[in-house]
Amino acid sequence: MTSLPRPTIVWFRQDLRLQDNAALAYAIELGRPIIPVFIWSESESDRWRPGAASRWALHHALMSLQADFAERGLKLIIKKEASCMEALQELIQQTGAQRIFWNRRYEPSLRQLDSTLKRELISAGLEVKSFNSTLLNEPHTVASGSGAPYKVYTPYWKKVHPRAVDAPIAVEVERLLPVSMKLRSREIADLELLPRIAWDHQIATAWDMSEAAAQKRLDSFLAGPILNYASQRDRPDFEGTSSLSPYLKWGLIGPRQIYHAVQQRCDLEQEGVHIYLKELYWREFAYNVLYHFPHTSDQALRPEYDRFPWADNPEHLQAWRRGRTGYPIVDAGMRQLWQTGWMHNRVRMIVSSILVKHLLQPWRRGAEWFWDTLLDADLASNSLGWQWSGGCGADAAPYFRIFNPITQGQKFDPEGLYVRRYVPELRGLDAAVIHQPWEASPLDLKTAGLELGRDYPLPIVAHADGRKRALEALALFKHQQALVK
DNA sequence: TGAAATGTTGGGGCG
DNA sequence: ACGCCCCAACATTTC
Repeated sequence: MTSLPRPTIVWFRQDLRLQDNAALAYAIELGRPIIPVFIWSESESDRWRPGAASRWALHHALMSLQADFAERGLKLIIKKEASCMEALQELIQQTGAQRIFWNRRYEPSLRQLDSTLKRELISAGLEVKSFNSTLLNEPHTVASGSGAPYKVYTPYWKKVHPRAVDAPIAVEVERLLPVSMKLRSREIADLELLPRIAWDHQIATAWDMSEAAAQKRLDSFLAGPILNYASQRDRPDFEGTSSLSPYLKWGLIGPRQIYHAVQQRCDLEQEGVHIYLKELYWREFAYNVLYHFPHTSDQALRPEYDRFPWADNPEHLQAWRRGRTGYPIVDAGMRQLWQTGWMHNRVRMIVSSILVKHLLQPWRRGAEWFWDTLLDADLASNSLGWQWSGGCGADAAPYFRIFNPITQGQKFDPEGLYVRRYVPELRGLDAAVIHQPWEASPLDLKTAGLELGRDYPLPIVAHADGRKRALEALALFKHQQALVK
C-alpha cells in the first residue's frame, strides 16, 4: 500500500470564507488533502457564548460554507463535542493528519483557549500554524511611543493608518484536494443554532449569510452609498451605511478585502471614503482595547465606574428592550433590532444614551441585550460602544454628554420615515410631531387614530427630568470619587 | 460621534 | 434721525 499523503486540518472558527483566508491558503500551498472542520463546543464558552441572533447567522454561514466546499468536492466537517481538543484529537486519530492551521481569534477567553490548544497539539506531535485573517493590524503589533497600548482613538489611528495593509490573499480554490476517506460529521442542524420558535422570519428575508452575499453588499456599497457616506451615514431612514458588520462577525468577509476594494475602486480624496475607512479602524481600535484590557467586556476600563450606583429597574429595562419607551426614535431602533437583527449606528448611540443616562441602568444590561439580538454582535465593538455610552471606557463620551432623543430624531430622521417603518402605531402622525407625539394636538391624535398611553406609551421619563437626574447622579459620583482619592 | 444655558451681534420695527 | 427693544442667528461656556 502506498503511503497516502497526510492531510491538513483547517479549523474554521470566525473566518467562514474561502477567499482571503490565510490558513486555508497556506494549507493549499502544501498540496495535501485538506479537511475543513468547524467545532461547536458550547461548554467551553464563557458567559459571552454567541447570542441568539449571531447563532442564527452562524447556522446560515455554515450552510453556505459547506455548500461552497461541496462545490469543490470537499466536505466541511461539523463537530459537536464538549471540548475542541477532544474533537480535534478524534479527527487526527481517524485521519492521521499531521498539520493543523487556523486563523487567530482575539477575544480574551478564546485566545487563552487557543494558546492552550496549540501547546497541547504541538506536544502531541502536530505542526500547528496560526494566521491573521481578521484584522488589518493585530493588537500586539501596535503600541504608543512609550510602549503602552492606546486608549484614545485618534492617536491610535494616526499610528496605524499610514501602515501598508496586506493585500487580500487570493485562495486558489481549484487546487483544493479532498481526503479520500469518509469522515464522521454532524449535521449543521444538530448544532441547534436556530431558534426553537420561529422569530427569524424577517431576519431571514433581510439577510443572506453567505460569502457571495457579503461581496455583493460590498460592491453595492462602493458603487453608491460610500460617495455620500459623510452625510448619509447618520441617516437611519436611508441605507447609507455599509451594513457589512453581520458579515464581518463570522468572517464571511475580511477587513483586508474591504480595505483594498475601497483603495482600488474609490476616490480616496473623497470625504465619505475617508470617513468610511476611519470606521473600519474603529473596529480595529475596539479589538486593540479588548486585547490589551481583557476585563473590559465585563468591567469598566475606568475602574471607579464599577462602583457607580446604577439603578436596577427591570420594568424600565424591559420597556427599553421591547421598544416601548415612548421616544419614537428609540423605540424604532429597538424594534429594528428585534425584527431585523441589526440597528443603525446613529440609533445605537441614541438608545444606549437613553438606557444609561436617562434610566441610569448599567451599561452591561444594554451590552447583554445587544449581544443576544445583534447579528453582528462582536465582543470588542460591543464592549467599546457600551463603555463609550457609559462614559467609563476608552475615549468615552464625557458623563455630561446626554443625547436628546427628540432633537436627534428630528435631525437624523427629519421626515419620520424610520419611525413610521418600525413604529406603525405612529404612522398617521405628521413629521412635525412624530418625534414627540405627546405634543400632538387632540385633533392630530384623532386623525392618526392614536390614543397615547393606550396605543403608544407616554415617555418613560420626561427628557428634561431624565437629563437632570443623570447629571446630578454623575456629578455627585464624580464628587465622591474625588473625595475618596 | 451633544445639549442647554448664556453671551454677542445686527437688522428691523417703532415711537 | 435716533435710541430702544425684540429676537433671530450665531458663538461661547457649561453641564
